[in-house]
This record gives sequence, structure tokens and C-alpha cells, in this order.
Amino acid sequence: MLIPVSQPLDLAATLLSGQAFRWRESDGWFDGVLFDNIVRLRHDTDGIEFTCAPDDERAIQPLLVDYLRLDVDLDAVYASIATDPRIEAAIARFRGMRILRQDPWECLIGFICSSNSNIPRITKNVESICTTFGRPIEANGSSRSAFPTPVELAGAGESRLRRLGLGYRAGFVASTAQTIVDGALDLATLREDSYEDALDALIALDGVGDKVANCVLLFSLDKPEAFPVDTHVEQRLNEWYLDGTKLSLPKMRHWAQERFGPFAGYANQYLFHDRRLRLKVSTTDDRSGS
DNA sequence: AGCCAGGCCCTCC
DNA sequence: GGAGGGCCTGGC
Repeated sequence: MLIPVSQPLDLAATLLSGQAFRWRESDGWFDGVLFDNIVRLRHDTDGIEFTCAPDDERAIQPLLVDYLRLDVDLDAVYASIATDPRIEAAIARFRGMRILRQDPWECLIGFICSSNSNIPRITKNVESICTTFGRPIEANGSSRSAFPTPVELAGAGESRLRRLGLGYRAGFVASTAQTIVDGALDLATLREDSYEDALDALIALDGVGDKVANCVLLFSLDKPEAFPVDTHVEQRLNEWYLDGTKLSLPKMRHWAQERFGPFAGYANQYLFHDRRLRLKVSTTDDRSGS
């Protein structure tokens, strides 16, 4: 089935830039798991070609449009955040990289797993969580698993999570899953809350600090002003903007939100992805050159 | 081998 | 409230 696309779109940058952890690329196709379906996407000249199973494509199509936020006018976002030549260059490099609208629960657990880790490992951890505790999905000879529900994950327990290689994050995942099961926090309602209120609610969860909370707000809770300051973004802000001024991470976040405005989170993602890829390229060059 | 990874929590001041 | 250290593990 085809989804017509008139918006700028870079599927690789969107799906493989550390927003979501379940997408794989092969032969120009991106394979993932969404809405209890195995989903395959490809960008062609007319738009997005996609297949899904086991559900009907007509049922999944609007959900996919929502997930990719194809309604967001990216050029208007760029006009809002392009405050200087350096971020303009990062935007130009990854023009079409979109911020996803993910399921808040899956997003939350994924980013609890991300702390002091790296994307290849996070990807492996999340996939292990799914295959061990999620419902299997078989379709057309391929097999993936749904992301486990809060009940399924709360039932896992810390020790079994630790055996998946989560390290000390296992306790955070178990605790947060239990909090959600207990009904102490309803993630879905956070979309209607203000940025500040939703931030406070998330930070109360075990294993969730300012950075992780801002990731969840940005990638799943309709808060485009969220600005997660991770190690890469911290470096970039220091290199490009702060000119030797030492700021604590929350102050750095606030500074960036003031500078980049209501779509600061988009600026964040371009700064992050640009620096992360630049590092990868330069290390590859070092190896081949020595 | 050793450093770093999309940080968080706890302690101490 | 802010700085500093510890932390599981694996990728490179």
C-alpha cells in the first residue's frame, strides 16, 4: 500500500537516529514492529510503500501516518529553529528527519534502558525484552514480538531482566513497570498535560531523570519543546554556543529551549544526530587511514 | 586494554 | 541545590 507524501522525509534518519530502537534496515526496506504488526517501509518517489501483517493495511495506514507525524509541516519547524548557520547545516544534512509519535510506554522503557549505554546495546536489550516477555507475531515467514505490556513486564522481575543484560537498569524497569500497573501514573493523560507537569510526573518514576523524561516527552507525548541534554548534545552546545560558559545540565536545557523556541526538540535531534554521525565517520576514517 | 556510551541515584556539603 | 562518585555491561 502507498502513502502519498508531500513533506520532506528521510526515513533512515528518522527511524535509525536513536528515537526508536526496533527498526532494522535492509535492501532499502525498514522493518519494525508497530501496533502488534510486523511493518515494512520503503521510501520511493511517490511516497511511502508499506506492508504489514497480520492486520489489514487499510487499518494500519492512518496509524502509521500518525506515528510518522506526516501532518507536521517540517519547513515551518525549520524556519522556527534555524537560528544560525551551524544548525542550518545540520538541518540541510538530514533534511526530512522527523520526530516520531511513539507509544509512551514503549518509549519510556526504551529510554530507561538507554542510560549510560549505547544505541547498539540499547537495541539489543529492547529486542531481548520483547522476545522474552512480549507476544510473538508471526507473519509471512518472519517472526518478531510485540513490546510487552506493563503487566507482562512487571511480571518479569528484576533478576530475569538482569539476565537479559540490562545491568543496573533492570531494577528501574521493574520498578517503573510496577508503578504503571498500580495505576499511580497514567501515561496516556500526559499528552494533555503541560510540559512542566508531564516532566514532573515522569521524573518521579524510578530510573527517569531530566534527560530520559525529555526523550519521552519529545518522542511520544507531543511536547516538541522538550530538549533532552545527553552527552552528545552537551558537547555540541559547548562547542557551538556556550563559549566556555559552564552550565549545569538543567540550565543548559533551559538555555536551549529559550534559544530554539517551541520546536527546540527538533533542533536537539539534528544536533544529536549530526554529532553522533560525525563521530562515527571520523573513527571509520581513522581506521582506514592507519 | 581501556574508554565511552542518548544518566540516574545517593551522599555530603 | 549543587558537585562528586558509583554503577552493570558491552561496543569499539
